[in-house]
Amino acid sequence: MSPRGQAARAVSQPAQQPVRRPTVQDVAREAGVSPSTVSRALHTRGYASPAVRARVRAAAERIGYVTDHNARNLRSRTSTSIGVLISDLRNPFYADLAAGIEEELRAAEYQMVLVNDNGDPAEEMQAAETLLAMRVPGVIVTPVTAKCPQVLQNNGVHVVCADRELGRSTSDVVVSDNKTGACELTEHLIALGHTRIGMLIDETKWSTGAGRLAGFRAAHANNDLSVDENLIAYTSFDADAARLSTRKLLNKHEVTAIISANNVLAQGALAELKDRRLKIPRQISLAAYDDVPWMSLVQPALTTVDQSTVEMGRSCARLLLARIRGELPARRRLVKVPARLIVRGSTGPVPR
Amino acid sequence: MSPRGQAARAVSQPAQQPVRRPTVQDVAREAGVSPSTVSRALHTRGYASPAVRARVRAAAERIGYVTDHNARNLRSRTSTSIGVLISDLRNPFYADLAAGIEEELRAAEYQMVLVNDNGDPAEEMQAAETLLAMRVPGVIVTPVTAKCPQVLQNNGVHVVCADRELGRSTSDVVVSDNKTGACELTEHLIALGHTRIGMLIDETKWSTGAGRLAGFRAAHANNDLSVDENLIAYTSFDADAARLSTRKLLNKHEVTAIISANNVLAQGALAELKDRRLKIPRQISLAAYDDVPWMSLVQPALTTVDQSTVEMGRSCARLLLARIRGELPARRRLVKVPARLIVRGSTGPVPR
DNA sequence: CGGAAATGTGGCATCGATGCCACATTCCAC
DNA sequence: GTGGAATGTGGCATCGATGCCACATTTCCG
Repeated sequence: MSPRGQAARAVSQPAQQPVRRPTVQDVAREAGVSPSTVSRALHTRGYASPAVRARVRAAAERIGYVTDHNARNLRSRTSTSIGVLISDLRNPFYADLAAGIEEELRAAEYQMVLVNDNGDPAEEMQAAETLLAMRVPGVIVTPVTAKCPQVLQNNGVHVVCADRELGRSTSDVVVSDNKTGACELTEHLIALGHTRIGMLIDETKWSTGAGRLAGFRAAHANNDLSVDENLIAYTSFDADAARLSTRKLLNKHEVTAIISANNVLAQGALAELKDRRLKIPRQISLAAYDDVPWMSLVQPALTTVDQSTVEMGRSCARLLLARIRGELPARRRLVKVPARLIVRGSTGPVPR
Repeated sequence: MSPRGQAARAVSQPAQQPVRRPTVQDVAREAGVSPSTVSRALHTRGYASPAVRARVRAAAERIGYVTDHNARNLRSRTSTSIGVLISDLRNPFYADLAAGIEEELRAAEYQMVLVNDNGDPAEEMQAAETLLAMRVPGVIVTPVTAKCPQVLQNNGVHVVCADRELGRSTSDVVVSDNKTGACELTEHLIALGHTRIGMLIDETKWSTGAGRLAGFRAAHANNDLSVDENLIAYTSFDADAARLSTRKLLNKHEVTAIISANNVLAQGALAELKDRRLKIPRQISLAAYDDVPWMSLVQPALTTVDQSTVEMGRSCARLLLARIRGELPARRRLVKVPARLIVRGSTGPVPR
């Protein structure tokens, strides 16, 4: 980029001072060709001799030309902005997801428009409308309601759902292999002799929670154990609620191990265990689905399932871009990102 | 938003199937007025009778009209997309910053285009160029080099620097009150009797590190202590490096307390202390600037300075929007976000 | 060496919304 | 009842890049 307007201007140009930027016209004049040729030489593929191309490039560089995406998008009915609609950037899960998406988009010269919907259906729909207005060719969303992906698709926007599926969706989706991951995690505990394992889970309507719960059950089945339904604690997506649920599991149900279905619930569970000064893992084992950094910093470090969140984000972006480029067959694609069990110090043999 | 095209379409419309969206023309026809009137009725303020306005609104709603931002931006030479340029979304500091920014922007009906530059000058410049191409009216950046804000400003884009200042910048800036915060933190340790306090710091060229170091020195001066320069460990922005620096401080310099200048360095320091099985705070105290969630989950919880990162983000956004709206006087504004000392269990009296 | 095919470039209309101005009404005061 | 100000609406050009087609030039082959 060549610096235009050498002298640094005042902080605030008097409101909307022009700062006229060069256009293709200017470049054309500078290079002695027509605007059409400039356009082709700089962007569109083909149709320009190397000599002209070089000359145009040089001219553009010289006068500091930068393409106007608005004009380009309007005329060519395309855009390189991708909408990313997530619940909460402050949760490391979503942050990692967004980071992976952004990385991949940037590499492909796309931009990420990030919107937090705070898990609220109304805000989600509002965001969808904004993205529609921006004419983005695609959106990656961790959906709150099925309506959002639906509306986007009905308006010709490609959609990839991340982390979860809602009902009978027709969009592509990238999820963690929840069932397998949760099953491995549960079997790890069973192998240590645990038979009374509490499961903290916040929702089971979304595929995410349902998958993890299914894995929990499958592990029991695989080992000829029946699941005591009382040990499945349905709680809300909130550390404090998880703490209360943990308390109940400990008081009433004599669990020897606890699994939390995500990183937020794990905080609550851990807080309760620490509060009671229970020795982990000597007196009780704790494990979590969704490895986030703090889990390896606490003492003992938590046994977790790493769902490769960043890779999941990359995967969403790759899938969406392929869809936009029309490289994919029509039928919807479901990508399962493998989950990996990481055994750390928080799980141990069942106390006798 | 009224759902257009009721039936769910196939996942992938055959490449670029039209999906023609209604335009002002369509709304105009539907409402029996002219396109100009539609435009005024829906967006521009003034000049439309309540009756017409209502009629147009209804018509737009009925046919599912959504303004095309590209066309609007092109014509009116404005945009509601704001560029946000940060180093690393996976670091909770930046994630919180971005969350605060997004929240405030969304409330003002602006969108956030988020780009990670990985702390790399080249990527930062590339991102700046992209944002220029998008014709964003403003950018919030945690700058890597001074060139980036400079180039943006020269092209008429308003800039707010977040978290740090580089050299003689002419842009608005929002920073933590580093000096005061670090001073309070240091004085807290001094009050506990510590005189050999190690300071882990990764850079001092940016205002951030310089401010924190200044606070560290000020605290000593306020208490008539001289600073042993050997206790200032200049390390790189990396947990492992911080760990090595911590090791050196412990081996060679008999520190009784360690302050780390940010959340990343704190991880390294903590790892080293745990590895040596040092009792915190009985044998050594540890404290950090920049409170992030894991710091209250570890045992003992870390004494920190909370720099209100989310609020810092909000503040950046508010400042930028005010600038864009021309509500601010010309001279550059510097906002210092107060820092708050949070005493937890990791700091205690100096061992005798 | 002529004509067809290939290649490269320019002209012009266009994407969709809006700024600006002109003009048709309505309203009021004298 | 008439002039002139308000008020509300429509017409038209325009933002900047690009798609498409026409045409000029070169290349190639029989």
